[in-house]
Amino acid sequence: MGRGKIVIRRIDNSTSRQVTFSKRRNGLLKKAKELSILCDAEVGLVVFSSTGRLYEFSSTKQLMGEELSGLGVRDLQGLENRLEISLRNIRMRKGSLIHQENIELSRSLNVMSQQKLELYNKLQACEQRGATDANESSSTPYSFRIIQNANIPPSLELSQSQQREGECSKTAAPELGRLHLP
Amino acid sequence: MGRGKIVIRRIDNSTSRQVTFSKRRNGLLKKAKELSILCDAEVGLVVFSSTGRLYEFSSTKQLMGEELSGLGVRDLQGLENRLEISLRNIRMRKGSLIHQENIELSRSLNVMSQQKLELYNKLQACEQRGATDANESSSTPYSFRIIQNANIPPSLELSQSQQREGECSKTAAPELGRLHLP
DNA sequence: TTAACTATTTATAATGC
DNA sequence: TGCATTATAAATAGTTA
Repeated sequence: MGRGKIVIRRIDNSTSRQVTFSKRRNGLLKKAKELSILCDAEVGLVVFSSTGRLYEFSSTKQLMGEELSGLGVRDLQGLENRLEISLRNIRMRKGSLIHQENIELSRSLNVMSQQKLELYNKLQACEQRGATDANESSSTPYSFRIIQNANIPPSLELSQSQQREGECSKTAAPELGRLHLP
Repeated sequence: MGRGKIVIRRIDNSTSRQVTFSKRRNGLLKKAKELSILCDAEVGLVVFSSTGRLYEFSSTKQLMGEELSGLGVRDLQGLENRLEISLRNIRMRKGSLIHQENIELSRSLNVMSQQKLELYNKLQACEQRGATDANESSSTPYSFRIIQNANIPPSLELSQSQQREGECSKTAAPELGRLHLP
């Protein structure tokens, strides 16, 4: 398919490998799409470059719960869902801002927790000392749960959450910055 | 690519659609494979025929060394892992969970702030009462603001962040749990 | 049907800019 | 470091066995 014939084996030259990747990737994506259209088939294609960049295609057909042989339907639905999300992830390029934000929020939370702990301990100690009314002040009524510390989902490397129109993920975050303690 | 040119639209004739499906599917699979080999890329391809039959290709590579002779079966790992990530994203329904996570983290922070403030106030009050050492304990160096008084986040169920090998996302969280006050 | 067979179109390797 | 061009390989639409 080109000036010369080639054998199918890893291309050693990094540059031309990159070039070929780009060309063939596009070709593959195109053909995947054509297949899905021409033949009314569900096609999901995912390609990771060796540098980790993700490219994908997914046919997204709305099978309105019609007569598709039962067996396939569920799977198809599953595939669809998956591919759809992947698609979204693609749209958001790497290095999600939101992701970053998440990390920092997590850190803030940890810091806060620590501080709270210390305050709490101090309070305890203080109440201990001035063991005045053993009753009232110790009943700090808070009960809160943090199920799991938001640690960074590595997966995000491929997803950059899309702030859907209008929604701004930053509304809250900037303020949080102030929470960082000296 | 054939006797005649065609437009890319669903082939009406069921028979020829089937035939075309078969041909192109094979071509696509072949190309997917070639791409993965030539360019050292991870490629995952899934095709469902309209009758629900599944065909797929997945590159097998990477992770360990690179002397993969032929198609190392085990190295499906890399791709699998990545796809799994996508899968996870899918499981968290539409809309970026991460974004959601962010929002909830923010709320948590606010709640924490609130609680910290109150703890701090109590501490102050306590120290006031047992005005023993007016010096040391009152200098709680934290400065924080309460942006918004939100209520406790339902459950902060974060995206099932996949702990990458070893890394345990729970390390910090358990500590937080201990902060739960009676 | 299912499988070959071309005549063409399409993809792309090598090259050029 | 990329885009555009071109000669050629490869895929395949329509056809025939």
